[in-house]
This record gives sequence, structure tokens and C-alpha cells, in this order.
Amino acid sequence: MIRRIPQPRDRGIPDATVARLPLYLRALNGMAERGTATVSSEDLAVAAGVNSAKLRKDLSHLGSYGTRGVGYDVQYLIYQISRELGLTQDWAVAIVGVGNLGRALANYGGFASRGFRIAGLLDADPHVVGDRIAGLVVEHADELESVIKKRGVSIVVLATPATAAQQVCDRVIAAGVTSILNFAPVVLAVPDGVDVRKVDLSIELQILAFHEQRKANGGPIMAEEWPDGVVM
Amino acid sequence: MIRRIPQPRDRGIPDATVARLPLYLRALNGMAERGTATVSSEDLAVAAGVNSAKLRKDLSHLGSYGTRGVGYDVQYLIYQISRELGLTQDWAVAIVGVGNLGRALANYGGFASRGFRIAGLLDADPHVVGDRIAGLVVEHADELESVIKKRGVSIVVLATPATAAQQVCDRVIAAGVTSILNFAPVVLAVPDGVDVRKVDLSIELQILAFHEQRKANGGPIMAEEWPDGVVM
DNA sequence: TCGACTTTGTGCATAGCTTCACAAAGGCAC
DNA sequence: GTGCCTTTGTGAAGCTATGCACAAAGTCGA
Repeated sequence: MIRRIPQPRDRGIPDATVARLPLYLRALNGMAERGTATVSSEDLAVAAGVNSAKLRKDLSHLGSYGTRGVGYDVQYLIYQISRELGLTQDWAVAIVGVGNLGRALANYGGFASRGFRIAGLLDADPHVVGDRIAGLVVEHADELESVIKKRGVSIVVLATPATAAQQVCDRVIAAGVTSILNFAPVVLAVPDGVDVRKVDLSIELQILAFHEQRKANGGPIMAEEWPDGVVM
Repeated sequence: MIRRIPQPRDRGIPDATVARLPLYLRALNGMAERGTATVSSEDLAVAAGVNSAKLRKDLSHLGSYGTRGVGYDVQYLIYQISRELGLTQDWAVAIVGVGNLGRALANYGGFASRGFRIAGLLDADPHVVGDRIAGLVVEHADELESVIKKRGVSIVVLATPATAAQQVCDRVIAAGVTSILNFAPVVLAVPDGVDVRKVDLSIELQILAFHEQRKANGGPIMAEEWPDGVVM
């Protein structure tokens, strides 16, 4: 007989679930601030904008942290999700590229409150180096490797122009970084074992435009036929 | 015998495909700039960072625009994808909330080049109203409805603080907008027929932290057992 | 202690997405 | 023409994610 009792989490939480955990965490933090002690999957699902069965299944991947007939303890669930996401530890983040976007990111409050500490701001432009932003002095991009090593940076945010992104990417990987958040509109080539996530602001707008166009064209019937004699 | 020859596109392109079309478009534009005339699904897939079978299936949803043995005509494919996404027309976009992020978005070059025209910048803070950013003068948020109607705004970008987002959202919907890009860290409640896409900068970092933690913990074996006597 | 009530956790069916693998289609050399 | 070579477009299989629906488990009042 196999004893298999506590086993809080299986190795291997589905990606779709991982992507939603931050959402739940945000909703839970809001509830905690308002003094809510426990919450049902139904209420939490509404607050997070998902289906309650999905929410329960997601949480079941972390372990069995609810109480039947009652719901989930808000504080305890915050702790468990935070731990699963690795937010109970402190992550040193460097932002490379201090243009408009880099500044916005440096000033964004949502990082610090979740265990992400901005440990360095770097830029290649001498006019920007030395500026004080969000309490940090911008350093020259030449310092990249030394900043990463001295301050234990493990996540790098790329907010450089597209042309510089791959080069900076190569350097941070050589310096040992294996997690990169890329805002530059290029596909980065990276070796196995390095995680890249990308955010492209214009992609989201294009997806909206697609749906907006569909609405405007009005339903299933399309009067307009596409031109055969189109430039080719 | 059923004649079924031109039928360029089925109604109903999968969401996953729509989300990748902008990626292909970006890769194709790069190739066009470098003077490439035709491209195989294999090369385009590499440039876009996806599997080539997936790319071909995605494109097949738009129609049959390739030539067997040759590949795809770059210019023609750019045209077809742009048209499908609705980028051959001009979209008037208003940005509400001109903080760091709103400024970064207003200055972001990736919009104008894809048919998105910033038609208005609005903010509730009198200190910001009147500033000139990216060639536009910031207007007071009270003007929201009139700006939307007079300038034919069909997409609104929310870059307000979380507390203001729902209220602004309600107003733009009342003014007839049905496509919203939300950067505020809240779940917006909207009626059916309104599309909301959200970008949460801190969610991406949290997902990276999750994977980074996994790597650090080293493989399938977990020495550390989770504490039973945890605060509850 | 018991029974009514609430809510979780999950088996199962379904839907959607990804990937493989290959026949069909077209170009090109000779 | 003809045959070879390349590359598309897609059927089919496998995988992942979603959502329903309900048994199991726990609370709470009497």
C-alpha cells in the first residue's frame, strides 16, 4: 500500500494555470485589503474574471487548500500561490534600455509589491546615463555584466530598440541570466534552458482591430468579394 | 459537382491563429525591407519563432496564398494578412491616462506604422492637461465623450490608475466604443459585444519567476518538504 | 449527535490546438 | 514534354485545456 497523503503539488503545473495564478493573486490581495477572511471559488472566480470550475481545477494543482462548505482562507491562499510562483523570495531585476518604456517600467509600482526589486537601470546613450529614475542612477550598458554579477540579477527586462535587443540578450545570457522579459519587437534566439517572455504592445492592438473589423462588417454574410485582380 | 474555388477565408479564424498573425506580419515586413521577394513556410516560421506546420495551417485559414514548390510572395502575403487583421484601414485610438505608461505608448512608433493613429490623449490631472506629447496636446478627461465622437475613435487604451479604470471604461462604452486595451491591473466588467484585451506587466514577470524558481530548485527531486505547521 | 446545507475537488466529455506525415501541386532543367 | 525536386495544404492523431455535474467532505444550528 502506497502512502500518498500530503503531496502538496505535482511537479508540472499546466502553463495555462501558471498564467492565471497572478490573476488570482491580484484578486486575493484586493480582498485581503478589504478585510475579507475567506472566499468561495465562485466569488473569487468572478473577481478574477474566470469560470469557477476552472479556478478550482487550477487551485487543485497546487494542493488541497480549501475547506468544503466554507471556501478558501484568503491569507493562506495568498501565501500558497505566492510561494508557488516564487514570490516569497526577492528577485533582482535589471532593466536595459531607459527610453519612455524603460522609465515607465522603472516607475511601475506593481513590481516592488510582488518581490521584484529593480537592481539596475542601464542604457547605451551617454545622455541618459547618470539620470536619476525611481531612485536609481542610470548606468552605462558597458556595466551590464558587472551589474548582473555584483547584484545577483536573475531576471532582465529588455526595453531597448529592436536593433540592440539580440546583442544585449546574448550578453546577459553569457553573464548567466536565464529569464528575460522582452519588450523589443524581435524574436530572440536563445539557447535551451533560457526562458523568454515577450510583450508586444502593438500586437494587442492588432488583435483588437481584427475583432473590431469583424463587428463592423456585420455578421456572417459578407457582401463584398475580395478583388481577384489585386496587386501581385 | 460543387464549385468551391476562390472562397478566400472561412468565417471564424481560430483565436490562436489571430494572435500569431501580427507576428508573421512583423517578420514579413522585415523581409520586405531587406528586399526578399518570396519566402518558404520554413524560413518564415524560423523568423517568427514558430513551427512551420503551424504557420502553414494558420495561413491556410486565410486562403491558399502560397505556391507549391516556391513559397509565399512576401508583398502579397503582407497585404493579405494586413487586410485580414483590418490594418489596411486607419484606426483612431485614444489613450486615457498620461502617466509614464501613457507617455511611453503615445511615443511608441509601432502604432503609427500599422494604421493606428493616436487621435487623443486624455488625463484627469490638471497638471498634465495642456502638455504636448508626441505632437498632441493632452486634453481633460471631461472631453472624453466629445473626443471619441468628433474624431471617430473606435479603440481606447486605458493607462489610468486601477481605481479609475472601471469608471473610464463605462464612459467610453456609453460613448459607443467596443474595443478596449486595458493596462490597469483590474478586471473590467463590460457588456457583451465589447472586447477587452489586457496587458499586465507584472504578470509576465511573475510567470518568469515561477520558471526561474523551478530551475533553481533543480529537477524533479525536491529535498525540502513544505512546512505543515505554517501560519493558518 | 444528527441532519440539512454549502462548497470543494475531480471524473468525464468536449472543444480547441499542435504536430506529424504525406499526397497533391507547381516549377525547372533538359 | 517528361521527370525530378521543392514546398504547400491538410487529414489524422495526440495533446492540452475547458466546463459540466456530482460525490465527498466539511460546517453549523438545534
